[in-house]
Amino acid sequence: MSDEQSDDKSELSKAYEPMDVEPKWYKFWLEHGVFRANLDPADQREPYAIALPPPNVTGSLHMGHALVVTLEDVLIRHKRMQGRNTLWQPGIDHAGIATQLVVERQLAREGTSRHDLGRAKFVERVWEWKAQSGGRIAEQMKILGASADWDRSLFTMDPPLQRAVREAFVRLYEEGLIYRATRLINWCTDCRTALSDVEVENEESNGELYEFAYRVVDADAADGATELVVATTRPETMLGDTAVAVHPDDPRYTHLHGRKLKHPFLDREIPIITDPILVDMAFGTGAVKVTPGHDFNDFATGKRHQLEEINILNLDGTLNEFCAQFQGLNIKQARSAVKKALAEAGLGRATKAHKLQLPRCTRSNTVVEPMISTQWFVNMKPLAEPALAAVREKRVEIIPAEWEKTYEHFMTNIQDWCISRQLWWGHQIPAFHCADCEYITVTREEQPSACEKCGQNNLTQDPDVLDTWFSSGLWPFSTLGWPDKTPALERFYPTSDMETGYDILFFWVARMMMMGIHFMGAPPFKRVLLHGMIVDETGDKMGKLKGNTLDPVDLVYGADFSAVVQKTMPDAPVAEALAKFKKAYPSSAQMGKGFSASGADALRFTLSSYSPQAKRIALSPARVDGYRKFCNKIYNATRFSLGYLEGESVDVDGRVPAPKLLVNRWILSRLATAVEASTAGIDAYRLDDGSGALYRFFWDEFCAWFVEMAKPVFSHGTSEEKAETRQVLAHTLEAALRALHPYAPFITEDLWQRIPRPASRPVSIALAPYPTAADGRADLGAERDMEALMAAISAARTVRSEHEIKPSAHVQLELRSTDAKLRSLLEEQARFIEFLVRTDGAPAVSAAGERPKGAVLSVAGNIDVLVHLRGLVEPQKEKERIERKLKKIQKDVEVLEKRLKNPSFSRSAPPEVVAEATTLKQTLEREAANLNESLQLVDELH
RNA sequence: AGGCGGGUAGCUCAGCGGUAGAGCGCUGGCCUUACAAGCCGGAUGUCGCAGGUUCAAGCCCUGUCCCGCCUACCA
Repeated sequence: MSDEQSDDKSELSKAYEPMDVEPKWYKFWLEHGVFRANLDPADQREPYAIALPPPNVTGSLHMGHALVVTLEDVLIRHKRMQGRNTLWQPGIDHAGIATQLVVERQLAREGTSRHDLGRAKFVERVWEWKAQSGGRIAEQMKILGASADWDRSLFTMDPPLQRAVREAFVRLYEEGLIYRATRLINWCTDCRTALSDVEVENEESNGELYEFAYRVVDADAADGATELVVATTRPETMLGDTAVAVHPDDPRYTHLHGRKLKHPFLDREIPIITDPILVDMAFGTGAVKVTPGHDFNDFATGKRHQLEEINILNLDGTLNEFCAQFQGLNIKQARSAVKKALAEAGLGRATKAHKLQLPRCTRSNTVVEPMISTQWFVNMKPLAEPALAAVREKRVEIIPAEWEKTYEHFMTNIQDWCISRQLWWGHQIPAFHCADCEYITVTREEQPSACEKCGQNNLTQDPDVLDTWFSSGLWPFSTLGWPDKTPALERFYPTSDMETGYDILFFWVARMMMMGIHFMGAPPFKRVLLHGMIVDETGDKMGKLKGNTLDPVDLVYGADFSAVVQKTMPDAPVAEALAKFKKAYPSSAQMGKGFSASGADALRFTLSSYSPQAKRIALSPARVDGYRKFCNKIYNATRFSLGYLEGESVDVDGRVPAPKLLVNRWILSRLATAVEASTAGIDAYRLDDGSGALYRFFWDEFCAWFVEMAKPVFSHGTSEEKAETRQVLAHTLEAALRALHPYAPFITEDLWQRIPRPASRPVSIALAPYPTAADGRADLGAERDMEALMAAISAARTVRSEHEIKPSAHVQLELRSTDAKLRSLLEEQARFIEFLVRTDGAPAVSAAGERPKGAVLSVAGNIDVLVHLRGLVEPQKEKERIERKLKKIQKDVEVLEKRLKNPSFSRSAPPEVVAEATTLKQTLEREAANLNESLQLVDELH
C-alpha cells in the first residue's frame, strides 16, 4: 500500500502497523531532547527520579529487562506529563565475574588464557569487548521506548565512578567498617574467587550419609572403647578432621570422653570432644567429625575448643599436600578414594540415602567450598541498623509491603560482607602493601608514593577487586556526581522510586539503603517497588536449557517459532526444541507459525497489565496478541474520528466542552473517572489497575457506545448537535491518547500528531499534560441515565440475538416503564435505540398495556422491553431457553428471600444493603413473571 | 526446620465482608460504510478441604492438604 508512508498527512491504512511508526517517533523524541532532566537552577518543577537498575554489560535484553523498562517508563512518562522534572538515570554494570567469564571463554576459543595475557592486557581486552558489544542492551531498551536520559548514561567502571568507589572504600576503612581478616569464606573453585553469602545458592540434591569408624588410640577392649563411628555427607573432608564431637549427655559415649582417635591415613591423633551445640544425639551416630577448615559449623566449634584449622584444598579444589596419598585428586575423586581406602582398612560402615543442600556459585553453578582465606570485609551491623530503621519508620516504603518482613529478617541477621574478589575485572582495592614493613596503606590516591608507616615506596597494590555490588550500592548517588556536590546530586538525591525485581532485594536494594544512608545521610529513595519474576505460561522459570525463554524483541518485531527456538536452543533438533517451546507456551498453539509483530506498545501494555503483587508473572504471548488488537482498536477509532474531524472547524482549545446530548455528557463523565483511575493506579504501583481502567474506558465505553452513538448524530443530527459531538469526540480522543501515552508511547504519539489539538500543546505528547478529572466533567445524572439506556438496548439486543434475528431485519420494539422520568428519557433517546437495536422506526414508549401476542418480554431494571417477533421464533427452542433461565432466576430469588426474611438481616445490615436486596428481588421476580408469561405465549406464536 | 506467597471459569490471573470478574479459549449470529486484528449475543465456577466468627465470608479467625519462593541448617 502506498498510503502508509511516513508522511503525516497521508491517508491512514486500514490496519495498524507498529513497525512503520515506532522507530520514527523514538528518533523524534531524541531529537527534541524529550527525555532530558533539567539541571537549570531556574527550573522550579518538583524533581522525580528513578535510577534504572543497570543491566550487566554482558547481558542482552530478556523479559525481565523488558518488565523493568516498561514499569519504570510508565512511571517516568506519567510524572513527566504531570509536569515533574524527571530523571531516569540509565547505566551499565561491569558485572565482575560474569564479564570476566565471558571474555575468558572467548580467550579459550582463541587457544589462550588470561594468564598468558597478563593482568593489564586482559583488562584492556575486556574494555575492547565492552566497546564492541556493551551497548547492545541500551539499544534494545530504546526499541521498547525507554525514555531514559541517555546522555547521562554511565558505566560502573567509568573514571568518575571509580573515584566514587575509592572514596567509599577509604571512608569505610577509616571508620573501621572495612577490615581485613582470615576466616572461613565461600570459595568458588571454578571462578577461583571468594564469594559473598548472597552469591551462594543452596540447591537440594540427593546425597548419602556415610558412616565410618575412627579407631581409639590405645584401644581397650575391656571397656569397649575400641572405635567411634561418625556419620558424614563428605567423607573426603576427614583429611582435615581435627576432632570428633559427641554430646556431653550421650550415655553411649561417656566412656570415650577425653580419649583420642587415630587418623587412619595421616600421622595425627584426633581428640574426642563434647559439644552440645554441634551435636544432635538423635542424628546419624551421634558422633560428628569436626573439620574446622571446611565447614561453617565446624569452624565455630573449632573456635570454641581451640582446634587446629587445616586447609586440605588447593584454590582449584584439588587436594593439597596435607592429604598424603590423596593429594592432587579433585573432590569427587577424593570422595570415592577415601571411601575405598576406609573400606579396605576395615573402617567403612553403613551408607544411607540422604537429602542435602548443596551450596552453588550463582555464576558458575560450581559447588562452593568453605575455605579459610584472608579477605576484605564490611562490618554490616552498624550500616544495617539505620537502614532497617528507615523502613520501620516508614521513611522508605516497600511495595508490596509483604517484603518488609523479608527485608527486616535479612537486615537483622546480616553477616559481614566479604567484598574482595580474586578477579582481574573490577575496581581494584585501593590498598597498598608495603614490602618493607608489611603495613597496608589505604588511600584515595591512584598510586601513592610512600608507605604511610615507614615512608618507603616499596608498595604493591592489593591484587583483589571489589564485589560488583559494592559499586552498585553507590549507584543512586555516584551517578549524580558524588563525592562532589554537584547540581544533579543536589536536585535528584534522594531519588523518588526504586523499581526492581525482588530477587535483588538483598544484593542491591539493601546495600543501596545502607550506603545511601551512610554516605548521604538520607535513604537513596522514598519507595521501593518490587515486581515478580517472569516465568513461562506453565509457571516454570525461564531458562535456556528448558527452551522456554522469550526474547522481547521477537514479540515486538514478530518471529517464526522455528527461528525463536533455534535461537534459544541452537544445538537441539528443531522439532524437539519446538515441542519444548509449545509445551511452555500452550497459547502459542493458537498463533499459527509464529508471533505477529505486535510492537513495543502491545508488549508494554501486556507487561503493565500484570499485578505487581504476583511473585510470578506467567507471560502469555496470547495476551500480547490481545493488546496488539487493542492498539489496532485505538488506531481505528482515531481513523474513524479523523473522518469527522478533518476539514471541519473543530474548536479544540483544551477547555472541557459543556455538551447537551446525554451521550456526550456521559463520555466526559466516564473520561474523568478513567483518567483518575489511571493516575491512582500508577501512583499506587498498581499499573494493572491503571492500564485496565483505560483499556475498558477506551474499548467498552468510548468505542462500543460513544462512537456508535455518535454515528446517528453525524448522519441525522442538527448542526448544533453535530458540532457539539465533534467537539466532544475531538476532546475525548485527545485526552484519551494522553492518558494512554505512558503505557503505549508510540501509537499515542503517532495518532496525537494527526488529530486536532489545542494550540498550547507542546511538540510531543510526551511533554503534554497528563489528563486529570478536570479534563472530563463528572455527571452522575448522565451516568445514571446512560446506564438505564444501555441496559434497555442490551436487553433488546439479547432478545434479538437469542431468537436469531438477522441484523438486517428490523424489529418492532416497545418500551414500558412505570417511571415517568425513564419514559421521557427513552423518548428523548429514541433515535439511538432505533440505531443500536435496529428497530422498525422509533420504539413505542408507554406506561403499561396489554401484552401483544408474539412479543418477547425482557426486563432492564425498571424498563420492560418488548420485542415483536411474530413468525420469527421456534417455539420449542424458545420454551427450553425460557425454562432454563427461569430456573436460574428462581434460585436467586430463593436466596434473596431467605435473606430478607431473616429478622437479623434487616436489623443489622446497613439500610442501603437491605434496599438493594429488596429491589433486586423485585426485579428478578418481575423478570420471572415476564418469562412465565412468555412461556404461555410461546404456544400461541404460530 | 522456619518465614513468605499462592490454590477463584478450560488456561493465565484480578477481586479480599454485601447478587462471583477480566483477557484468552469455547460457542450462536453477523463482512451493520473505524476496525473480521472487528461487531452483537451466549455458556462455563460446591472461589483447595474442614471447622469457626458474622444478619452476611473467595474475602476475617483456627486447623489441614497441596504448590511455589526465600532463609537457615542435621554432620
